[in-house]
Amino acid sequence: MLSEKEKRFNESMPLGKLLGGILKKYFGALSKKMEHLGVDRHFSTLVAIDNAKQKCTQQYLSDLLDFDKVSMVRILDYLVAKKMITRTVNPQDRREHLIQLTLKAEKIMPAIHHGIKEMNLKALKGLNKNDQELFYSCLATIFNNIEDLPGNKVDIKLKKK
Amino acid sequence: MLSEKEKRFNESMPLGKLLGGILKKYFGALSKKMEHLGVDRHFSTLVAIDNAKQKCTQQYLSDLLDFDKVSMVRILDYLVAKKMITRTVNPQDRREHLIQLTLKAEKIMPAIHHGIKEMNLKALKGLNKNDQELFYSCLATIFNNIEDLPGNKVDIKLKKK
DNA sequence: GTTAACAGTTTACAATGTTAACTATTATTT
DNA sequence: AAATAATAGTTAACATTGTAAACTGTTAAC
Repeated sequence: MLSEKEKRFNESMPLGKLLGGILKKYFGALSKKMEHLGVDRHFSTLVAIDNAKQKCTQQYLSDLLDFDKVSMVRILDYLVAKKMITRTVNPQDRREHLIQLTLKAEKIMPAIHHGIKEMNLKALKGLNKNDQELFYSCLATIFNNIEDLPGNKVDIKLKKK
Repeated sequence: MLSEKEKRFNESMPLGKLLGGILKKYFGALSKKMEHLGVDRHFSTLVAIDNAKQKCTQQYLSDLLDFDKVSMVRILDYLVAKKMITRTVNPQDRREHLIQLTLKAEKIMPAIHHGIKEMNLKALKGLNKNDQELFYSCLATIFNNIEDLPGNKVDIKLKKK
């Protein structure tokens, strides 16, 4: 027989706790794994730029990656300094900056994707194909359910080195 | 026909991106919703203390919540200042501090749980009971798969006000 | 043509992880 | 029993990054 407290806990906590725990470990381990590529924890920004379906402005990236624009500027400054991206003014709209990967970055993209894929394999171990598909579709549903909540931007902060 | 780039992306990114996006919105919206309770973003620390099955030391909490011990000290300092918890030296082992909720905190726990439950309902809308159960069991599997990776502590940082 | 909106930048500040040094207490070794 | 090691927690200095506000330059709207 569960106490009132336990019932409360079981009804309310697991989602946030599990998601949080997974994400912390997931990004922490990935950052560590990709240390040698020299892009700090910003590999996912490179992936987003690499995969941009439309013109890749800073606005687009900060929306996609859920960073505020000030942080986005800093992250892109960092990636420019690392010679991983270029920032060029869009001639069609001179307010915008277009972000592109450099050749140097292009060269490490396969390693980044490989690292992510490997981590996903490890994370999903023991789940059969059906489970995995349902899991992803649940995630997508939840993502949409939550998307337009009046939430705030959040930063996932990782150990530096 | 997918390009090489698109194939790479589809194989590697969705897990991290979906998890990250969900978590940011989820905690952001919850923090906002609980602003009026006056515990900043640290409601989940209160839940952990409330639900502790064993003696609740700072070590126990920082392991459970994945905060490093320095941050844990700061968070508990904050909660003590807010008169939400008490810190007492454990007479059995005078190195340890036992953390307990105050009456003031006990009073707001139902509201906190209600807020979390409401958010979960919103997040899981459209998923039937079976899907939800499978989803939770997938999360638990992933959590275990990832748990002992050599990852780093991560902070979920939220907008202040 | 004037005003408003937008993209991006800069600055100052606040929150929090990291590292290292520290205190007090308990456990272990010899 | 005394010396040493390990543990729990604290403090201080520093780095990263979100927030807010003020700013520039450019484009859109009226």
